[in-house]
Amino acid sequence: MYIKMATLANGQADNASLSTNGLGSSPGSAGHMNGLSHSPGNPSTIPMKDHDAIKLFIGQIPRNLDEKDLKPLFEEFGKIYELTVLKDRFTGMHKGCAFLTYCERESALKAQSALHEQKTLPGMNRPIQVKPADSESRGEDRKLFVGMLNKQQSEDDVRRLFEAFGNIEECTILRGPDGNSKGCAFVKYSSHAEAQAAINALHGSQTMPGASSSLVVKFADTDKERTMRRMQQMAGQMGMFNPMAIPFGAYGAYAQALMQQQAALMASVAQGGYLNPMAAFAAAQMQQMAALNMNGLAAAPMTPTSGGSTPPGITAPAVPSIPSPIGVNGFTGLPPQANGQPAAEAVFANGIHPYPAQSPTAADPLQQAYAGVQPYAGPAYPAAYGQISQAFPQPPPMIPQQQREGPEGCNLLIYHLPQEFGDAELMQMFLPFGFVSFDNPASAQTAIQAMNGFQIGMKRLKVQLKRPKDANRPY
DNA sequence: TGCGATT
Repeated sequence: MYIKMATLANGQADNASLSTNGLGSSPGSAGHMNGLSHSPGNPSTIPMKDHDAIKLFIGQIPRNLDEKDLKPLFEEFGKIYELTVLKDRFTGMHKGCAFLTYCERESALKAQSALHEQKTLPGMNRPIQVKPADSESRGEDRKLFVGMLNKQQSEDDVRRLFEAFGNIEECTILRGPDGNSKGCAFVKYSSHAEAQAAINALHGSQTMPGASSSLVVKFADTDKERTMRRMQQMAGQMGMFNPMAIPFGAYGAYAQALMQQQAALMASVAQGGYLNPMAAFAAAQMQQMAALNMNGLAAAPMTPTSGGSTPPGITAPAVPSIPSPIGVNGFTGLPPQANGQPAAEAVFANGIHPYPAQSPTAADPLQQAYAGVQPYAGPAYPAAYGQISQAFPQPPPMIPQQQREGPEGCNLLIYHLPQEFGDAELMQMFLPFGFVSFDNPASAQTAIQAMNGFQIGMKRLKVQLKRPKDANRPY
C-alpha cells in the first residue's frame, strides 16, 4: 500500500507513471488455457494455424453451451485452433459469445458464409453471428453510429438508407434484452471514405417518424471513448465518484489525483478480497481509465465556463460535482458532527511538510477557528488497513468512535468552503487523500496541491497545513 | 441523445 501511495505521489508530478503499470492491452494474448483444442501431451499434435488465420467472433450463443458443445458445430468447417467462450472476468458468467480461430483461414471464411445469420441456436431469438472479431479488422474508422432511428426500422431498412454510399460490411440495429430496437445502429463500410460520404449525405438530413430529432450519423466510438463511456455508466450506477464530471482542463490535478488514488486504493482492497465483483470491476475500469487519461484523451481543453464544445460522452457541468462515497473500505458512514459550518474547517490528513498556501485571495485570518468536526481515521486505521493489502484478515475498521486531531503537521485547514458544505461533502472530497489509509507525507502534499485553489462555484478553496498549536496563538 | 454480447 505504501508503495502504491508513493507511486501516486510521483504520479502527481509525473503523468507518465501510470503508463508503466502493465495496463496496456495485449492483443492476441488470450491464453490457450481456456482454449479447447490443444491436445495435451504429444507436442507433435499441437495444432499450428495459418499466419493469416482469422479470429472469429461468435455471437448469439445460448448460455448453456460451452466449448465442448460448440465444437461439433464448428468443426465441420475445418480444424479448430482455439475456441473460447467469453466469460465475465469476475463472475465467470457465460457472456453468450465466443472467439473461434481455425487453423486455416479458409475454414473461417467457410464457417462465416455458412453460419453467419444463417441459423438460430435453440433458445435464441436472433441468428448466430459469425464474423471476424473486431481485433482483426481495426475498422473503427469506417464504422458509423446511427442514432435517432425509428424503433420499427429493421436492419434492411437501414441498409437501404446507407447502401448508396458504399459497400456495407455490417449493419446491426442495437437492441435491448427484449429484442426491441434502441433506435440506433452500427453501419460498417469497407472504407473510411464511404463512411464519410454517408455522414455528409445523411447526418441531420431527415427526421424519422417518432424520433425526437433528426437522424444522427457519426463515426462510432473508439475503444477509448467506449471505455470512458462504460466507466461513466458504471460510476453512475454505483453512485460513485464520477471522474468525468470534472473537466480535466480546469481541475486536472484533482481529477488525476483522485483517479490514481482511487484506482490504487480499490485495486489493493480488491487483492485483499473484500470487494464485491462490481467494485472489483470498477477498480479495473478505474485503472484503465486513469491510464487513458494519462495518455491525454480527456485532456481536451474545456472548462465549465469556457463554452467550449464537449467531447462525446463527456459531460461538463457548470459546477463540478462533488464526489460521492466510494462505497468500499467499509466507509459507509460519517463521523458525528457539530453543525453550522464555519468558513474554514480543520481537516486531518496525514502529511508532513509545512506548505505555504498560495491562494491569491488568502487574506482570511486564521482566527476562523479550527472549529470543526474532523473526520479522522485514528492511528489504528492505517495499521489495520495495512493488513488488508497483504493478506486480508478482517474487514477494515469502521468510522472512528471519536473525533481526534491528527499528529502535528498532519492537519489541513480548508478555507472558503461553500455554506452548504457539510462534513459529508468535505469528507467525500478529501477522503481519497488521507482519511482512509494513507499515512505518508506525500498524501498531505497531494491533497494540498490538488485542492488548493480548487474552484467550487464562485469560490476557490484555500488548503494549507494547519499550524502547530503553539504557533497559532500569536497573542 | 440511443454506442454491441468483443479476449
